[in-house]
Amino acid sequence: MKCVTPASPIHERLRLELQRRIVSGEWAPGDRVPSEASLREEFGVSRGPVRQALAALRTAGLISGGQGRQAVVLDGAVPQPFDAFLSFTEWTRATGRTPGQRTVELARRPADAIAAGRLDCEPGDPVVQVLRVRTADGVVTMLERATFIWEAGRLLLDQDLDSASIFDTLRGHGLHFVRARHEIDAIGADATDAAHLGVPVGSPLLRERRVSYTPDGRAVEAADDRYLPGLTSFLIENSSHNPVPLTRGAAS
Amino acid sequence: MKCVTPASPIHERLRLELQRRIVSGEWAPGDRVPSEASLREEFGVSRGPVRQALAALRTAGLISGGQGRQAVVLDGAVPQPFDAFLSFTEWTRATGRTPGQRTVELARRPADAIAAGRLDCEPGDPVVQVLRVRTADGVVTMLERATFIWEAGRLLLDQDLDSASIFDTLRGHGLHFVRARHEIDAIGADATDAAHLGVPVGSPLLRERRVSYTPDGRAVEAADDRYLPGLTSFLIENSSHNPVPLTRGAAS
DNA sequence: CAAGTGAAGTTGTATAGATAAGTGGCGCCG
DNA sequence: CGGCGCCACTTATCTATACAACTTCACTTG
Repeated sequence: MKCVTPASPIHERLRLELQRRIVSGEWAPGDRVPSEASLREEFGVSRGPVRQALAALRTAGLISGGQGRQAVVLDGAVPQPFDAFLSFTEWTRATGRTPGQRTVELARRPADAIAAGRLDCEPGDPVVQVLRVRTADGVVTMLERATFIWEAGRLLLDQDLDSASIFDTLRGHGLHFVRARHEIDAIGADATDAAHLGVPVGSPLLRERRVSYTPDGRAVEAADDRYLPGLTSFLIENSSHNPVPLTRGAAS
Repeated sequence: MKCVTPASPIHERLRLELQRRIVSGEWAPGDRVPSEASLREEFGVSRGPVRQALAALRTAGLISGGQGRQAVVLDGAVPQPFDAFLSFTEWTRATGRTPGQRTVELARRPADAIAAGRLDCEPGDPVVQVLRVRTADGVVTMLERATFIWEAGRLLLDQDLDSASIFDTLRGHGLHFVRARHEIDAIGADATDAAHLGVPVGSPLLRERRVSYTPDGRAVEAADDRYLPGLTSFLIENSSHNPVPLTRGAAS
């Protein structure tokens, strides 16, 4: 009899098991994580996968560690899966709330220079733009401006975007995302933001601009999401040992 | 004859060499990275270090890759060292600008409940608070509110903060930071922000709240930095393959 | 000419063993 | 009783090998 997820490699299953023990409280913050040798023996695997699993937990900020120093459980935030960063729907569900949406606009139009640059296509190429108000538990949270290349966007034109998740739709057509680049800054609300988010023009919004890529490196979606302040924030763990691809730069 | 940095392990030196080839343009975006076997032969090392170096470049967003698919150079942003995220001075210099500062306030006072919670100490414990306006090439960029536990803050009381970097000072006393937690959101300027940044009350600011930790896990600095919009943004690379400790959550 | 096949190349994963380097604790000695 | 040094334990790094899974491309075949 086969397991339900026979494809997942050993180190991944190991990481999930250890993560479960941490978030379930079985291993409390401050406890010492068993040594690599113990884990090797307990799970009957080689040292490689054990180290991979521990390294993943360390970059996630769940445990500490260092040469000669046994790892200790930290009181970090629970890590979110990659999908939770691409899809408002996934994120809202992952945090135990109910996502909602109201589509303001869904249009096919030629790409302007900015969108073309971000999506790595030619200005004038057809793209699909979506403007949606997103809610969590009925509370207006964010205004989403998303631009898709034609190959992906055309799949959305005949969809009821008020009831389906865009990412579920694209996934159903075999379009997966494996990489994304996020740029976060603050901006004053413009007339459109103000009208749909119910705030005065110029009031502060948290902006996340994102470009999502498929496995073969093509940019498929460029988003400009604007969050109402006080409801949402971004959390990043950082360490000299396991650097994360985080950059503070000049605004573009 | 010994190399200047004989301590750095092979995979690290390998990563730096490959990174140099990428940022120098020797390998242009779109080029295919040599296969692991080629690199193994060229540098005369085993496959392990090669894979570690490539993995580091992948999490930094410099190259792509996947099972069976040869890696390709991406047009990513140059990664910043860990220190550039703790010190405005380091960051400004790393981006080729000249840092400046004007200290508004430097005071010892008892910790309030919020600071105590973030620094993991008792309310009423003495802490040192610094309020500084930071400039880059003479342009007002950010208002920095930093709170230090007494052990670190007392080292700053007799310093001329307008000329020295706080982190250089602390480093000189053996206080190193190896881990930090950043929370990023947007907020309207309060009266203090408005006065020192030269904007109206309520205008949008990008806020970064940060707690920095020493190797033994003690919180030493809690900062609340507020950036003028349009000058600064945060960039994060994200992939399903190499997840980063990034969380989108409810604002605290 | 299009579609399917298969081989070669490449990356992902796992195992085993060896050495280096750092931590922590224990006991010895002053 | 305090300080110092030694030693067991743990983690970091590197090597070598093997197999699995995937991509790509040339080639065959209908």
